[in-house]
Amino acid sequence: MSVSIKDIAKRAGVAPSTVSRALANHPRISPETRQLIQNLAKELGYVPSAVARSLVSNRSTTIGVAVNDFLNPFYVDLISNIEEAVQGEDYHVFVSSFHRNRERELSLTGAFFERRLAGAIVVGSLVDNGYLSWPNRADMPVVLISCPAYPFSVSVDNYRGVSAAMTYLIEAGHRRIAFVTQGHHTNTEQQRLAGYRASLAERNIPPDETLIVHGDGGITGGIKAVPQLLALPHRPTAIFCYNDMTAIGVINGLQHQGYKVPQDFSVVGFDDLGIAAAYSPSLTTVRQPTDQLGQFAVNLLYHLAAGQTHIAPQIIEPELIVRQSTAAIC
Amino acid sequence: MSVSIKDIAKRAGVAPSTVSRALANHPRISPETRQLIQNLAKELGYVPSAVARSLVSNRSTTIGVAVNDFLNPFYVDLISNIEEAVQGEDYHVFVSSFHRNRERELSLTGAFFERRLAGAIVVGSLVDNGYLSWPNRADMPVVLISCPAYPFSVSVDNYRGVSAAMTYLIEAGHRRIAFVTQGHHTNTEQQRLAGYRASLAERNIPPDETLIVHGDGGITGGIKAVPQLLALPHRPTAIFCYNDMTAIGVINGLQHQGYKVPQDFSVVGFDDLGIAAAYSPSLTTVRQPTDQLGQFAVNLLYHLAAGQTHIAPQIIEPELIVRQSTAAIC
DNA sequence: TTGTACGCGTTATCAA
DNA sequence: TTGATAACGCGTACAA
Repeated sequence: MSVSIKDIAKRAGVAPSTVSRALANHPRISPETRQLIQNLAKELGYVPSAVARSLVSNRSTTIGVAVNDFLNPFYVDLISNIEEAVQGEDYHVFVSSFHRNRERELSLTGAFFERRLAGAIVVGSLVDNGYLSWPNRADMPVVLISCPAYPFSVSVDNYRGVSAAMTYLIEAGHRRIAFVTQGHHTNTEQQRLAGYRASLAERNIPPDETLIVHGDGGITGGIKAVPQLLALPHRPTAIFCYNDMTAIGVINGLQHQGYKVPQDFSVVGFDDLGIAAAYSPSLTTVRQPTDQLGQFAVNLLYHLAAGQTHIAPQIIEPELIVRQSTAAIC
Repeated sequence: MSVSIKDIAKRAGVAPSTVSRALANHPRISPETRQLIQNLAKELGYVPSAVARSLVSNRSTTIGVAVNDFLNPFYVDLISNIEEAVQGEDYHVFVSSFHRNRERELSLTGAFFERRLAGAIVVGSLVDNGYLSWPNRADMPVVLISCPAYPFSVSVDNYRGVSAAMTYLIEAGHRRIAFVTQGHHTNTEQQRLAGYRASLAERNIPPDETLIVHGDGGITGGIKAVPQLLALPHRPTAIFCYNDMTAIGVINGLQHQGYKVPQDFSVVGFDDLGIAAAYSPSLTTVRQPTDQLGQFAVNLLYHLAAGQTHIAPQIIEPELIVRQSTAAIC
């Protein structure tokens, strides 16, 4: 049992409430007793109990972040940006992963609520609108990132992001464009695939389902996609990847086989992670502004915690960044 | 204010304590009232308050993990393994990062203690033995990973890991072996550098400080190290990298310049992340068993929480995994 | 089998 | 300026 306000009170010969005020720098307290008590607190190594404080005030200074998966650097980037957005507001951010599992996501956000956290931010939710039918969802605000159907959410316009990249590739002369997926049937993946298919249709390019191969959202999936693409009777000239890590895997696989990017194949990523600019060749990619996503999500949470209800989903426009992993067809 | 045990009691016309017992599946309760109350609880969407429970029982079911940095996949791997080790013990793991900042590490573990968590696991601590002089450290066990000087810690023997890799390279005929660092002067980096230098000395290979170049612990740092190494008057034939991500960057930089690995340069990593086996070429690396590290750290925490004090730092032996990124000198 | 009473550490209100 | 008291939600010892 650690040092409490009562222990200090006894040592100082005052009432517990006096100690509380002295430590809170309350105005109505004499300078001497304040000094005495603050010294005593330091001496005894007193650390206030956020548990007790939470119970009486019915408020928490902890924001819970539930993340689909720690292995996706995009999510990890987002976490850092959420932490930065919260910095200085004397809130703390606690993160946990639900490992791409809907049950575990519910168990995790349930754990957040049991602990009466100030709110939850879920990145890559599988529950999605399911949160709307939570028994007492009014009690803890839940904000989603990358789930545009949910009313309290912040997302990137995946459809338009993919369209921008596809338009660019098609105008550069590419007609056979492969798509390496993430392999999980998320909301986000569906939107990106929809953008891919629509872009081809708009330009009257006949779709070819063999050009859609499955990755795993990581470098490994990209590497493994390469032999599949090379084995096709009609090879693609450009490869659109679900995200940057997949693109890095694809480029590595191609380079290892002796092919050159972008001379032999154009490769496009999604996210614009820090590595995208540094990689050789640097990646053409669709930028998702994780700083804005994080900042907006935190703001949304604050607004909800303050009782606002008329809030519309926020959609952020992604931006195509053209670098050296793509080239025009000669 | 969410639904409490009292709300249920009023609705059911019983005392709060009866509700408490009914929900805890206490033996001394009539089946009818139990059913009545459990139904009512579900209907009202009752979720017990871990805050109140924590306060009265003076126990917590939350383990805090403070991690140096989310960008290092090795740490992230570790987090997953800690989570797995805790699974089923009805504890929850909350993670937060201190961004390579000693002050923020102290603030974070302080926040853990304020919230009276069951214990803390710090990965890549910068405070290290500083925890021994915490005012009331007896109240919350703190376990460190990768800080072998601290009594309650689990680490890999970095020195021997590097030695194994160096011995292998030297026996394969390499004499000019570069070292790409992480760039932060951590305990771990010092040990690995010491192993590097000692291995050269043992074989009477004259050290050359120009072969030690700085990375950043990530892919980017590896890529940037390549031009520095290629610019040397006496180029290395092998490149030892602080970790796998650095090695991936180095290989990418070399491949992009038209060099082949391992024909032109041998490259060794450290960690044995999942990517190491999948990358092209697959990485020769020093394996750190994150599953064991996580499991042991959690066990250590349990032992400390149970009051044990006679505990020695645990050192795990790393293992050299030879794959295709290294070759003998002809 | 159920109800009453109390305590956990803190803050807020009211009285002194 | 300080002290006493109640309250937050839950668990438990004891009484009924």
